[in-house]
Amino acid sequence: MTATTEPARPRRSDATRAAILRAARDRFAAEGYERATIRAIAADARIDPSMVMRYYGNKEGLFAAAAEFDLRLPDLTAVPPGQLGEVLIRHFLTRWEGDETLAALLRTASTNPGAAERMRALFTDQLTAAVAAFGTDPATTARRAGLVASQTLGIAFTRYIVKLPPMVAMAPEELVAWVAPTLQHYLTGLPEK
Amino acid sequence: MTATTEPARPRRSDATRAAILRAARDRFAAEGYERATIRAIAADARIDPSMVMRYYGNKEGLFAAAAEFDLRLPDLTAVPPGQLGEVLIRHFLTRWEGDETLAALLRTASTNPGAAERMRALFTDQLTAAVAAFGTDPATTARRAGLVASQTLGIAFTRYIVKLPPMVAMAPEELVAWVAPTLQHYLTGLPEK
DNA sequence: TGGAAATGTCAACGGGTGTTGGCCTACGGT
DNA sequence: ACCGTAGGCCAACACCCGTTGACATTTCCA
Repeated sequence: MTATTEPARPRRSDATRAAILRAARDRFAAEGYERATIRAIAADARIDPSMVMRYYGNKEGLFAAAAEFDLRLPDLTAVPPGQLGEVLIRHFLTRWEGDETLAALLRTASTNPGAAERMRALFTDQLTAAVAAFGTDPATTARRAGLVASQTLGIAFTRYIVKLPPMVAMAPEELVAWVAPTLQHYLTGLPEK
Repeated sequence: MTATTEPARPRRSDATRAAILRAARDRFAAEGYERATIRAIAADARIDPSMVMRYYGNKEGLFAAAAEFDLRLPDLTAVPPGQLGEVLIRHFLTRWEGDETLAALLRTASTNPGAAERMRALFTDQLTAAVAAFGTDPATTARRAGLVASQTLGIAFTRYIVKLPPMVAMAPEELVAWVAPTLQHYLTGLPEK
């Protein structure tokens, strides 16, 4: 036993672990939880399926490791209040363009209860915390965070999963221009009527 | 042969067909395409799995029949231009509260290419047509329709699939009050900058 | 009333899945 | 130089799936 928190002495199998994880993310993102088979993932990683079990226990464990995701929200208190929407949508777009983990999570959350729970936690905890940080009425923060989630996840769903042609075609900056006012409204506005 | 377009002389098996379809919609909506097994659907409908094959060919055929869905968009030209957003979001909410077909389609579109294609057609054709009907600049209609789809599908996804607590908790009218301006902006507004 | 067509049941098939345990190999500390 | 052990492969098990074809039953027209 080295220390209570291991200083990550590199194991010889770390390369294999990483290969498995990369292949798993690819497959989960492209095909969803049920269609992505352990056998296919193992083949992509050029190892035996039993290795996956050894290192990640079972398929759920593998997914849990592969779908680790952090929104990495910036500190919103440092942003001019009038630019919150723009900063947020731009952050989201750059955050998950080129990282397919979100796609994997999204695809799987549709059918897998565990992934849905994780998705809920992601947005409930991280987003709500970020929204609460710049002090609107605490009674409305949860709802504001939910609305922001609905618009951003809707964009992710239509752009990366369903691939609605106009949503795929739009340049990130155009998307920002359209969506920023929406998020701004959800964050700092009041409902109509 | 009766006529080229059959006047729907009721067959004795129509009850069975309907039972299968109802069970299929329930299962597809609750579990998605891959987890919903023909065996389980047949058990729900209290018939033999082979009946499903006889009446719908195969699993894809069954899904195609069960996921028949129409947005039933109202004629937007008859709506005061300032209330377009409100009318639209209210229509969507009432349209699919209590009809789980959309949930089935949504869950399945995440993993099944055919369902994704159907989803694309649904919003590309029907929504775009409705948006085009009241004549904004034709060059932007597709994008406007896409943005409306992103917000409405985002609401459906967070409220009915992932079940984000704040999105589930909100009353329909509160949702309308928040989202109507967003859709209004996408339909008749201009992008910032 | 006869018999063809429609409706339904039963048992099985071929294939793919997650998962397991045994065995071989090659590294690395002593 | 040795040998424990971590890393890796192979074959198999048990299960569940979609799908099929043969057979029983009911319906209904001529």
